[in-house]
Amino acid sequence: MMRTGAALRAIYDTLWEAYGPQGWWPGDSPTEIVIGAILTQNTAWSNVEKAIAKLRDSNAVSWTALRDMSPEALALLIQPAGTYRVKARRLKAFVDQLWGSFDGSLDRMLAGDMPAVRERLLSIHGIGPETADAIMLYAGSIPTFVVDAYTNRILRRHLLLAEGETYDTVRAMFHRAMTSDTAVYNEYHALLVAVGKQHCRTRACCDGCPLAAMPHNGSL
DNA sequence: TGCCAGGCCGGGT
DNA sequence: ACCCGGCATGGC
Repeated sequence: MMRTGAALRAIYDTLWEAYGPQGWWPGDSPTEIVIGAILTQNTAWSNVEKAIAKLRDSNAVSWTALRDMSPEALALLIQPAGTYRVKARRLKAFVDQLWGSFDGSLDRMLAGDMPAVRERLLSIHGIGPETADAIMLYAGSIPTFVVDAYTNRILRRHLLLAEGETYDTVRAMFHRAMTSDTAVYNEYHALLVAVGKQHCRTRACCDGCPLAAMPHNGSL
């Protein structure tokens, strides 16, 4: 019986062999990564791309531009991402905190001990555990594991997770299993999304799945 | 045609 | 402490 940590490391190795480096997060500046992290909440990435393109066209991918824009104007630009009024408020809440407490500097906001930075982000309205971890890892290169819907689905399917585990419990499993390494956490999350997108949406999810040879429950 | 996506919040038990 | 509805667009 393989221990959970060994199984998580085996999954990583298998996905790495199958897919190679993913080079996440898609987004070419920390600012854009933060924006994308909020816009992608419960939303297909293709829709987020459209919204970010509109922000780019309006020169709105900047902390000063976002600060100076009305929530209504911002909502209009990000409309393709869906739940746009909610997300406009959330982006505004982030920017308010950034300017109010950190002089508009993301580097300052993300400076300090990882748990302290995480609490800081979680205190912002609209930033939950996944968004906080994505911002820290992909915009701040802080080693924290990002758990998402695919992670839970895949781990449950491969019998490493019972139903109803909390976000922090799953995250802690990865922190125990893998050495604390930004590059590894980065790639692992991206690889889980890659395999999830390809194989967790159809009925015949085992067909060609790199993880098909590992212990799993086909009815999940 | 509906169902769902790289969540999170608020109100009700 | 859980459970559930709301948010909303574009793609299959």
